[in-house]
Amino acid sequence: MPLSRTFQALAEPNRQKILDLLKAGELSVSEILKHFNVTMPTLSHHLDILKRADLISSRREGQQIIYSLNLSAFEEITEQIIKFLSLKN
Amino acid sequence: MPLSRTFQALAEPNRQKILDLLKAGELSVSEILKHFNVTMPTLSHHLDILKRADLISSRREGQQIIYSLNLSAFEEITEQIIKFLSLKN
DNA sequence: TTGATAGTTAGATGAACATCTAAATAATAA
DNA sequence: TTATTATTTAGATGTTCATCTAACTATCAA
Repeated sequence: MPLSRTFQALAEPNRQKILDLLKAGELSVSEILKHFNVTMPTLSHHLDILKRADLISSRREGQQIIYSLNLSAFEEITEQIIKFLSLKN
Repeated sequence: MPLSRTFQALAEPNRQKILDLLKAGELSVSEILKHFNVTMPTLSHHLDILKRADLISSRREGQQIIYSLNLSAFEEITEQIIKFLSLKN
């Protein structure tokens, strides 16, 4: 997973907010949607980008799809970013 | 300085490489240019974006303009990113 | 099955972005 | 003052991106 895709995923304010929401616990799309002023397709698109960046994951539960932080990947990504930002080599 | 601007600046591979080069020490535009396959105006544009994100700074030295990492801002930004990525509140 | 609910996918549109060439600015050298 | 060198700014172009509406898919309930 290239670092640029991670940064790009993190660069959009709505997506930052999605991550913040999911830090508190998993949520369905409709539940997430309540916190935004975009249509569901737009939200779905943002979720897709976060998923492709491996930051979140999803599972179906009946009619709903539940999104949650991808915790293990999150740690790895944090490591990678810290390493990139560090001045030493 | 919004976090989104930082992430956006970091999202472009050429800009990541510029930062990596500058970690080793300050460089003029022409020196930086040697490491890339873009024209000077394009490089100038990337430098501008990094500068607006407060990641680097520049000073004139004769005919040349010397770019360097903005170390203090760099630390602050690293802090901010780590805080954003942290799960606790 | 048929209808309702929850989401995604497709296609269109305007804005932002990376890139280029050409022109402008700034500093030095002749 | 006139070239030359170093860099930025302006303007154009193709691509990526965020957003929308409309259409599709999947699950559940009647």
